[in-house]
Amino acid sequence: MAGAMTRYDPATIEPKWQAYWDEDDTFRTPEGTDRPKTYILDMFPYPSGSGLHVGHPEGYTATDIVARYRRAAGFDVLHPMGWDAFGLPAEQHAIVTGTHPRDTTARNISTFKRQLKMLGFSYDWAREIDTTSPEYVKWTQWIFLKLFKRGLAYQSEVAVNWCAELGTVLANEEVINGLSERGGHPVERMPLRQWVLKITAYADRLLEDLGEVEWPNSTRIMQQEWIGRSEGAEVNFDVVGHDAVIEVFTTRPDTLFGATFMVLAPEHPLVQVLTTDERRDEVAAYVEQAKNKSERDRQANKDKTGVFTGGLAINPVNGAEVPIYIADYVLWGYGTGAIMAVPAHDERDFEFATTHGIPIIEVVSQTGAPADAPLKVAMTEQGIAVNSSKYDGLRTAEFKSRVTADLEAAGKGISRVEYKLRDWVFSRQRYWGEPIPIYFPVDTEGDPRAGADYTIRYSEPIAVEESELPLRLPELDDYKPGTDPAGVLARAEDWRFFQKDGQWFARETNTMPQWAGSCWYYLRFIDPDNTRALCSPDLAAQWLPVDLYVGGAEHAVLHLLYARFWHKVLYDEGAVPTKEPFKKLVHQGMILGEGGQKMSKSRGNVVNPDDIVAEFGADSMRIYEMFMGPLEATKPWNTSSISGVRRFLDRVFAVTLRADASASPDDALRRLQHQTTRKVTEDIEAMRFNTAISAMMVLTNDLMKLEQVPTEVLGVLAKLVHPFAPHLGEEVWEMLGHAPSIQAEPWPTYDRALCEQDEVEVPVQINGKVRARITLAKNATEAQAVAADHEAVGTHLDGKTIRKTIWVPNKILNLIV
RNA sequence: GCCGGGGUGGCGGAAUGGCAGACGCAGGCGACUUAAAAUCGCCCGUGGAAACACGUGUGGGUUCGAAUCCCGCCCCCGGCACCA
Repeated sequence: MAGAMTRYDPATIEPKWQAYWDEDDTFRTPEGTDRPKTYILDMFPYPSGSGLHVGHPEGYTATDIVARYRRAAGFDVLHPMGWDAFGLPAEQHAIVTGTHPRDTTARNISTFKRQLKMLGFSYDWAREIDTTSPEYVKWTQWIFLKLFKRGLAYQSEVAVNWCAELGTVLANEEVINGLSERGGHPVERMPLRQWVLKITAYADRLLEDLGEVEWPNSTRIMQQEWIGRSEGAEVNFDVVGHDAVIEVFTTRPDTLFGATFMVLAPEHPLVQVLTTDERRDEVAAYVEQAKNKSERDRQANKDKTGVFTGGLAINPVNGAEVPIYIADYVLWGYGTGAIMAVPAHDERDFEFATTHGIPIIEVVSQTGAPADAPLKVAMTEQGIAVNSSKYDGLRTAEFKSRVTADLEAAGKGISRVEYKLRDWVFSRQRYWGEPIPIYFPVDTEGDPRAGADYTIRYSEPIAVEESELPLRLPELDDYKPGTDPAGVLARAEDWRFFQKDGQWFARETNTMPQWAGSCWYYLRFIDPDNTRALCSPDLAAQWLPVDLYVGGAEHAVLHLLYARFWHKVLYDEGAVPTKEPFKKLVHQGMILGEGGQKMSKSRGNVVNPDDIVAEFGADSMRIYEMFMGPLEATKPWNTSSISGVRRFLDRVFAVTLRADASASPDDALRRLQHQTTRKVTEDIEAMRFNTAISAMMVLTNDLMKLEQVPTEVLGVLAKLVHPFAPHLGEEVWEMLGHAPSIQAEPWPTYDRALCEQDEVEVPVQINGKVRARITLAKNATEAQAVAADHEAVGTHLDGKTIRKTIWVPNKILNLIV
């Protein structure tokens, strides 16, 4: 071996330790011990063609620090990584270049893996998973079959978000302001046969169990609002002259006496029935116009348009006849698609009534007496009933329960709960996704592959046998989306059609959305090679739930809601032992470009981790990202600041070269060692990495000033710094004469008593202004403090009388004069 | 509009009722060097020669004492957006 290095050179030591860790299997997940466990998980990446950007390592470094710390602190740690590798970009690349998405994906994965290894993350690579591998797809399909058999996966002819540009439908969650979340292409509504997952059946549990997770409050609120539970009543209005009933959903049945009109969504089937002949043309025109309006137009224009149908409904509480309108501000997808309109107490109804000259009747007031003047705006608060016959004087809550009970007794209504959450449209018309393992009988006279006419009996779906999983994708020459809403796979006729016992069948040609693989990957990491089950129940019981899950806030509703849903289904299935998958969740903040703008190729401000590692080293990159500010905060990148953390690492190396085994720390250094250990330990636990690094800088700067640097303190510094800068940590540990790996060393402990100073400097305030400082023994009494203050404050007290003395031990002495 | 988060030196940030600005960047001065870089040391909120005064978006309040707690307002970021 060459002579000891005299200079910190990350380009040499980083590959050296990475090779050591690989060779040594340092981060292999322990099995069968009786130590406590921790499961620390990153949101796994989509391996894009452009490789890692600096946002990825932010969260990954944070979890790596916690993982390395927990191992040292005596935990068995599961810290895996894998690839969410189905998805649009690889398929779009295939459309343009003809390269099979499998090849693109494999290449991108190898780039990502090289970059992650370069950064020294302590993943157990033996558990690496790829959502596109047949072994993984098998279990994704297996879960789909469980959903299907439980009636939670069904087909529906639904008005879906069709994106012609992408040639596929999108989930509501993937449509933002009428444009696709990916790519920003226009999205239109059209009815298509789709596979839908009944997530609404789990709405209440998804809501309730938010109470048992340690998640950011904002994320829990977002999920709550997305689920959007509201309690109210369904009320039935008879229609004059027809044997029809309009059902409405309302959260304010106490305002029934103020209902002066009804509104149906334009799509409501009763529209055709109750429209009078003289109104028919106008109504038909409105319905047509509403149908052609895109989501986007609807959002841009919130005017309360609508037309009278000519029909009248009977208010069940007072027999009043009220006109029935149609208007697009009533949504067909929510509640019953019809409302009772109470303009006095609902802003939208107020606006509609005002523009259409409909009466406004006040039925709730703050005082219990009707207002003197007509209402100028809707009064949406709760209050006391007026103009409501026998219910007058009741408070809102009391009124609601009484009138709902009365309606129920009369067979005119029932209490009901509604959700904003819709069932999850689960099919995509893409190639690069998991095939849905379903097939259908086909009626045909010949061979459909040879062009015979055929009819697919979609109403009779048949599950593929579990033993036949995985159902693999066919090979295609052309990945272009067609106009055929059956999807790209419909063109693979040899794959699609098959014969069994003389009967022809057709496979489902839709594939699953990208969310499918990420809904359960955290389970596969627990038992990645199991061929009999997605994960052994024993191992699931051992490792679940995920103790720490770190990823971007952009997944606050989509991925995190879908994964919770699948987890609960698997819980019901007995496959997992916990109700919730992710106990503690943290979102790392976004890293902006140098100018404070979002990083993007078009702005040209993207920072490439390869360049940073080449110039400063992986450890500097890691520490810099943690030192920028609080993990959760959005913060701008600043390359010149990295030189500061690089200097810190240089000094850790330099000061280690001066290790002196014969030196022992004085009281002050001993105290600082214990204070730093405490600070770093507490800060890692609380994920305050920026202040932990600051504390280690203080200790290092102090050590630099010493004539003799005690080896013992350097050992503690090495242990503290190693989760943050693991390569340097290993290197200095070795320089101090120890055998690797420092990861095997126990985490340093601290003694609270040794953290305390014997003497404290206490500021003396006069009327709240600091005028002097006095040095006192720790825990000095007020009398001692007052005795000490006089000489210190000097002339500030001349000619004044002390009226009051405030003494906070070890903190402050404040004299009021 | 509603919900959530935030506003502190030239910059990133620290301090969650007790000395505002830890730590770092940038900047200044000095040492070393033939010189430069690197490194090391010192200075670095504003005004002021100093004493001192002022200072955490803004206006009030509570308190002996407020960046921190309470009320009103302004601005920035994220989410939702006719859900009856």
